[in-house]
Amino acid sequence: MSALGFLPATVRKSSTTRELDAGEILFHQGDRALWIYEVEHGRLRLVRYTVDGHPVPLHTARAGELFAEAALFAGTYRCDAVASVPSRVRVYPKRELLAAFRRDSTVAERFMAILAGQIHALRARVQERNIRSASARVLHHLALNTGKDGRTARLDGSLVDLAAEIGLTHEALYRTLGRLEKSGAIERNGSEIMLKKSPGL
Amino acid sequence: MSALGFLPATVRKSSTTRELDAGEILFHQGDRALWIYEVEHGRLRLVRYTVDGHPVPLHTARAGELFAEAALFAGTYRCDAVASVPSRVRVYPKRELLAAFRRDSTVAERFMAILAGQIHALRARVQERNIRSASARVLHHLALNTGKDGRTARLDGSLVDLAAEIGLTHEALYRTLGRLEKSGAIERNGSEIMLKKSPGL
DNA sequence: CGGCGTTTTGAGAGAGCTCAACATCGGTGG
DNA sequence: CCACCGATGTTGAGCTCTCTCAAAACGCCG
Repeated sequence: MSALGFLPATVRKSSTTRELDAGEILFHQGDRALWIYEVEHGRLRLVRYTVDGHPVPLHTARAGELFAEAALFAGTYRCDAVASVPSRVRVYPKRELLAAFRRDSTVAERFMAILAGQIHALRARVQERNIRSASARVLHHLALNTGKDGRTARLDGSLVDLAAEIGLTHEALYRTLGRLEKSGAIERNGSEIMLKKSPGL
Repeated sequence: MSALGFLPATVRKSSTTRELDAGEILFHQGDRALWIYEVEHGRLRLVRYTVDGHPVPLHTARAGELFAEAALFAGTYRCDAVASVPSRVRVYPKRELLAAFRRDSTVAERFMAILAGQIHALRARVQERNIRSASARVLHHLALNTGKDGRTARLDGSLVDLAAEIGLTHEALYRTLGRLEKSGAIERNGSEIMLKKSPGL
């Protein structure tokens, strides 16, 4: 179930979980970085504060996501982590992880692979945000999220969630999907969307 | 000079460089993944093709950037890499890198630290792109790129480059900077921008 | 001097956001 | 069993903001 499921039993057993209420703070900027985390459910905002105390949002970590990985290689956290909604996180002690990496290089490599995969996904997302047109952006997203046939994308959450993920309002997303379907570019079927003939992206 | 400067001499010596003309292809989707790359100068587009042959841009790698790191853990490349302009890349043989990781876990850890840092930067960039308002986006970017004083950001390239980096047209950026300066939110001084009193971001 | 890239300002249009109303569905409690 | 409520899905109308296209001043370098 966890993205870190490959970890040896010794490390996995050293992990714990922590429940957070909405608004509860997991760690503060400047705290000693002793753990990294994975969101089991809920949502956490990572926020940095400027010298004059203004918040600068860095990221929102969602279910299934690993975060504060940079803490592995830094002494202190560089931002605050606050639960946006009631959440549960899995807590991995940094020492144990690093020890496991040293003990077995294949563990280190798998972890690197996870990081490399995240980089890939994030780059694609940045690229996606460069696309202004709602329809082109939606098609880009769908094209990158097709299943094995390379044509069909399955929606796992609501359209509201999808809209947030690709950076559109849900109204704009509804309208865009409607227009794309009417024009024959896609076909909807419950939670599945099939790309018919993708026009120039 | 290289982001991978920490690598042991044996690995560094095993790296080579390759010059690319504009439009020249570095690797193809499906090619065996034997190398990872670093852009020394120029710009490369990473593009994936859908089943019906339409290009889906994944990323644009710029000077100083490491790319195709995922190749370390995959058998084949998952996209094409094409030079947008005449470019030079440094070529690291995957085998040598992986061997170095296994030989010395501190090398592996430094590489992980680089990956983790990239993830951080990319997440911040995604977050930044979620901001619609040009002025808020500019302030967000400046706040995350201040020097040690936490107030002053130094521009390394032209404003045209900055505009592309934060996803605005250069005209919009000029106007926004002008307005911010007039309103007293920032102060410009050649290539330095000082944040005066950051309003709510 | 004559280009070329950067910086700057202007006017207009289009696209997505905002606000608003409404239908639908599933769960909850009286 | 039904009324109510919240989340999801959908559509409409107007507005704002950035993009686009255009033009021009500026500095730099050959």
